[in-house]
Amino acid sequence: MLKRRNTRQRDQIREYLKDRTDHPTAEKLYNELKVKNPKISLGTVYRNLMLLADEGEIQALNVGDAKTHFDPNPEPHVHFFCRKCKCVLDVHLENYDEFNQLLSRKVTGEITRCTVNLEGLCETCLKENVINLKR
Amino acid sequence: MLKRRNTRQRDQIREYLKDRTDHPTAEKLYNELKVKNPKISLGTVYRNLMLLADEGEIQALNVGDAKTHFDPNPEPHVHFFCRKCKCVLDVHLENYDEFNQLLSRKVTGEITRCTVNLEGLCETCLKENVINLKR
DNA sequence: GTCCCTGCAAATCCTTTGCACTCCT
DNA sequence: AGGAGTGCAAAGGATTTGCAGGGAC
Repeated sequence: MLKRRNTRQRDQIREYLKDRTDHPTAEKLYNELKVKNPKISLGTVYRNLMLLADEGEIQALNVGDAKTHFDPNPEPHVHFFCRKCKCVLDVHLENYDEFNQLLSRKVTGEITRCTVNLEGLCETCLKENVINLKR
Repeated sequence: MLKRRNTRQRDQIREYLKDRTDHPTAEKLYNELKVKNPKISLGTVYRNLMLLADEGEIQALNVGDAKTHFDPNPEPHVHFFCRKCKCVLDVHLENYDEFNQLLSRKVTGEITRCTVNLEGLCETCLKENVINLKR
């Protein structure tokens, strides 16, 4: 069994991701971390984000663009991806568990994870589109 | 406006994907197509699959491995991805539309697409695991 | 004949990895 | 001291793209 150590880099990554709702990619986080710690490397950011995700402290998301996004909230919930501005939003569904159980009954096998992703235009981009149409 | 032409390659891709339930990747399809048509190129396969998906004739899936899988059935439905054997299975949920409408009410914005992915062990792999445990 | 589509190979993008060195414990 | 973790750069895998020639209409 592997014995984990605390490192400054890992703590910084935790700290920078904590309380965020913008679901940054590894690269975005890396660029931000570089400001405080110019020596930090992209490989380290990837390694730690994956490690934290594997241990269930955070979650890794595939929303539909090619990149992996990271969410400090490890609880399963729905995500919305905007086709235009590429933002990723949380959607909290009170009956998520119910839905999962409904699904489970349809599958012979073992479900470890259920991912629901919505795609479209976020409120902001939708408004902009309407404004552009009016012009 | 672009005027599409019918090509032998596009027709072969349609033909090879039709009626399949194994959700092949571009590369898998390419290897199969090469048998009949050794000159076909991977780029062409990618271009045509993406084109067919953009036009809504088929659908492109992100199931959780890094690759894009293709489904000849363009109708939205649930997919199950097996962690062990990497197979992708269809799950047909009769109340899928209901679920979608439930979700829509939670989102301010416009939903173009709703994707539900399950991940775990398929029936076959689950059985194998049990057998291995018994030994 | 036009110009969309192909084959080919190189390029690109995101992510992972090997290695020597660092620094927690 | 031991070995997990880091920085760096190179490798890797999937997908896209530029371009010259080919074929559908």
